[in-house]
Amino acid sequence: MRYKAGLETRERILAATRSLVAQNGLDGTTIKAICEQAGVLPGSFYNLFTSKEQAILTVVREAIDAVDPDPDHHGTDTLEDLVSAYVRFLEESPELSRVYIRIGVSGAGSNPELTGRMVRHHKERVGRFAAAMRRQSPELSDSLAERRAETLVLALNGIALHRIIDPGFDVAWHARVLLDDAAAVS
Amino acid sequence: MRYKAGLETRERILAATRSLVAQNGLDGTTIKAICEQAGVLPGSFYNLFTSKEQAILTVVREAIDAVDPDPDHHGTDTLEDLVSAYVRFLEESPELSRVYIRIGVSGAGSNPELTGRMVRHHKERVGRFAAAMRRQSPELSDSLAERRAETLVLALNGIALHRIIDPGFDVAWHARVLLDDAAAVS
DNA sequence: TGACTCTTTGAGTAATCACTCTAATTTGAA
DNA sequence: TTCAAATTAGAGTGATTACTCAAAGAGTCA
Repeated sequence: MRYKAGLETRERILAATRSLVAQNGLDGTTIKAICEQAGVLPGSFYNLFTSKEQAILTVVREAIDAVDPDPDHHGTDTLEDLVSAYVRFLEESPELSRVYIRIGVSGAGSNPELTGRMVRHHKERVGRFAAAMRRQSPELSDSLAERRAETLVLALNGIALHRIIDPGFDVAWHARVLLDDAAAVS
Repeated sequence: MRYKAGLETRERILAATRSLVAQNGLDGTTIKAICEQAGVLPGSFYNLFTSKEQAILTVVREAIDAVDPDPDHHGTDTLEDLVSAYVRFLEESPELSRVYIRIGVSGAGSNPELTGRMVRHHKERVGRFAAAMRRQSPELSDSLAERRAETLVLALNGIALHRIIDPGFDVAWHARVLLDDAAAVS
């Protein structure tokens, strides 16, 4: 993938994947559908991506990065920023968050590389939450901040999971409750 | 399903489903595999169950009920009982918990009846947690107990989810942290 | 025994899916 | 202009899946 044509095709494929996932979920996002919508044949798809999963995870990753309040990791994000980025992702891309969890849950056990990536992603997130906490409350010990951060992130994940099952679930409100509780304990 | 033979067959099928799910996960639990292990043909399976999903959900439900600290709902269970039942389920039946979440996440949107059942199950659980909280701290208002209970259950779900992705995750320890935090806020 | 329902048989259906392979074509740097 | 590498074409593969159905067999009660 060094020629211009390839890059354009890649973008078309990603755009098709994005819209298909958003509209039809994971099951509606078949190679056939992606190729049709992108105006491409399977051979081209597999020239640019090694698997369907790769294309989908690329799309998910891009969407997560798109809401990052501090993409360059300057350490300027507050706890509230991080939580509301999380909430924004859930609200703006409900299908993507479902797909992310679905792939993770299905792949766990059978796909160690994917699992490793997800665990790393989790740890990174916890680290950023903990750093934001310490910036906000410098008297907090490292280990305590880490523990509270992990609890918070786990609870947010629980909210995300429930939101998938109950689309009417008020994510923002529950996230707010968590934030307030976290502040109250300090 | 009124004859003795049918009941026995049903048990054999459930036993086969149970062991297959525990050993091979959802993907390894095909109709073919269930029937082979149960010594039954597909026609018999579909005489007793309307779908593969039904058999699997039956098995999951039984496993959840098996750890219920107060099956008859006498209101004698404490918050700690409820949390440790949850933890026990996760630790004794890790594959079942994965399957439960997987089915819920996959089915959401496309299977309203299943979704409804899961939402109801969640609400029931929150209700029992809230009742246990009020029994323990009678000064708590109904609405506050409900709110705290829901936050706790959501966080537990987050722990369950993470445990699926990271098998080394210390469920019991994190559940303990949640319980202690809940007690501290009171 | 007769009659009715429940259970089992087991081959068969129909559809789907991610992915591959070879050859033809296009690209773009030298 | 040349030419190797990148890209595209697109039919084909192979394997799997949950589920069906009509008929034969067994259980239960009068």
